[in-house]
Amino acid sequence: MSLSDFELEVMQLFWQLKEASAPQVHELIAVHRDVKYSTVKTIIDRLEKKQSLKRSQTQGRTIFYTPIKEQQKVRKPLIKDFIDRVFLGKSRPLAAHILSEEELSLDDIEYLEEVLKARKQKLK
Amino acid sequence: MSLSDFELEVMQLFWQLKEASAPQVHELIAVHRDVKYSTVKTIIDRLEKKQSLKRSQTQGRTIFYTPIKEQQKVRKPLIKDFIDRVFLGKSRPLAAHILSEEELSLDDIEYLEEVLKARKQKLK
DNA sequence: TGCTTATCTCTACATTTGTAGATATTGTAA
DNA sequence: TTACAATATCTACAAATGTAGAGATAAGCA
Repeated sequence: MSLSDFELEVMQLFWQLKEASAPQVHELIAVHRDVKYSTVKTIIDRLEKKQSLKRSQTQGRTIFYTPIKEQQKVRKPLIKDFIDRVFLGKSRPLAAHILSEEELSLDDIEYLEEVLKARKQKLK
Repeated sequence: MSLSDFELEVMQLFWQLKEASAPQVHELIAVHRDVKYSTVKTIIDRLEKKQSLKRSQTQGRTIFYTPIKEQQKVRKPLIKDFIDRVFLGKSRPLAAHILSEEELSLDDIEYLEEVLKARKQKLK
């Protein structure tokens, strides 16, 4: 089952934090966006129902959750889907766009050069 | 205004064809997916309302449309949004994923090496 | 031990999206 | 000139999504 935008946003937090409660997540999101606690909790409930999060422990009444789905496993099909939808399945124009226009440091560029070099090796 | 999956799919066809009618678009999509004419026409109507398509001519009763929004202009914010949502705004891991795991020919790889090289030059 | 307040649970609702049926309309072939 | 077939228009609806209020509950302090 796929994740909505908001669900993914919440999962990103769980992937970073490993474990968190709804009040914590709410507090983090509320820093930059005006959203009620119950809204966040609804998203967490849906993620639990979707088997993306599970309850890990409780402290008092507060429920803590941890991710079940791994970030990498979620990202992979999202990338494929994105390339299919936006670039008709062709990776090259997307790669070219990122490499030429998106923000990259010299460090990033040199790293990516290595990645490319390795990929080239494997082809031969 | 953003485009839904189906709307984007239809826009992709218009970008390729430059101009098309609803029956044509329906026929193309129906090749690989079972969808009724009125469904496709609804999407086209919504794209017209969203100012993504405009009527270019009619032949008999048949209306032909052409894209207003350009492919590049639509793609750009989609890429940024995708990187934000899925990679917390960092281009590098997405680039690395594509360069190492997505389908690329030797030709693609050599092209991307050039792109990287040019990007590196610009930094200095 | 009772009260307060944080947290949870449950329900609801508007919008977007994919989907399509019913019906109106008209170009064109006969 | 008329009827038919193709096309357009209009309306509808279920599911997903973002949003949040109302009310229940219980942890822990006074």
